[in-house]
Amino acid sequence: MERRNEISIGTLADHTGLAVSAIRYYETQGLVAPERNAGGQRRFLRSDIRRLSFVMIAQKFGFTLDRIREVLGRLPQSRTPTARDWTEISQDFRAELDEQIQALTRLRDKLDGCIGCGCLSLDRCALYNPDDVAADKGAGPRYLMGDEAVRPED
Amino acid sequence: MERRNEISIGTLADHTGLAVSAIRYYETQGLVAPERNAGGQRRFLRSDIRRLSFVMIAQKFGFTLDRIREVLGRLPQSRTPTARDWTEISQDFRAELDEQIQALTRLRDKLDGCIGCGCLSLDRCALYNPDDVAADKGAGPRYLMGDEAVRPED
DNA sequence: ATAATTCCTAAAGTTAACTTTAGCTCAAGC
DNA sequence: GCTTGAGCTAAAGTTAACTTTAGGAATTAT
Repeated sequence: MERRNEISIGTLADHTGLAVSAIRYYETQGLVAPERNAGGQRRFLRSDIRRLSFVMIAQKFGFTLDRIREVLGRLPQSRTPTARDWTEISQDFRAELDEQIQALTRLRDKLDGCIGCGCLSLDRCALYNPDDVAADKGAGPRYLMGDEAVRPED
Repeated sequence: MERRNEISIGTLADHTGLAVSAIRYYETQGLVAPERNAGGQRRFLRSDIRRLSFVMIAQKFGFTLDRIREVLGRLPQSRTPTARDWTEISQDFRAELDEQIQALTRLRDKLDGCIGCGCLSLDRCALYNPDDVAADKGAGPRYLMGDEAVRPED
């Protein structure tokens, strides 16, 4: 087996640790765009190994596939991405990560003054404010507490 | 309308900002356990307002309902939880949060040395190690990259 | 040349955390 | 005392991120 630049979905799966079905799914989500050979089978580029590795890492940080697709969109389409290209998008990525960590940290600090004191008083509750932490991963609307206070004796 | 200790699901919804359907769902998940009146309608305690507020805050931090149920299990069942009870479980909670933040921070630092440099070399990649960040929220097994290296020219 | 792999598509299933719908029953107001 | 607003249950629908299944077709190995 020589080292061609075109690899099959199975080979890509072996190299990334992803399931074949997951790679097909990623294609439907626009995260990779393989060509097809005469027989209709997918042919990926070796550089897709790195591309999917990036996807996996980004997921590990909690990014959604939609968001990852956006970030990958910043890579040049006309040529195979270079190490420098990857460095650049990784930096944007890192900036978002830093924000996320900070938001989580701010929220934790609020916890100390709010649940931490046992009051859970929603009037003056710092947690009432539905700010930060875009961790809106579930479906449907998500409030954080209403506008009525819990009295101390509750 | 006097201030009874038993409240309806609608009142609880108003006080917490949750949808009535969400509260019913939380009951199926064992997060609240209301009694029933003669007509079969749910009767909650006022202290359930705080209980569900806690659930909402915990969710904002990314905890799953399963995990939250476990944490709530540490509250005394024999009596209405006091402010002190809430403080105590909030502290355990905060400890877990601190860990989460640290895991995320460690992962971010590894990113600098790995994707950051554009290498994405899986042999020596710090991100290869499937440690930390139990952000395993999806279904099915989730690896982080296989055991084959991406050559620099890829 | 044939058997064993690998790949393909389309559709349905899975989990979490809910919402929506349908068809009824209770409770509250006038 | 009846209308209307709450509540109830059971079942089906929703989103994300995949997996599983079914039934073929293309490759690869022997």
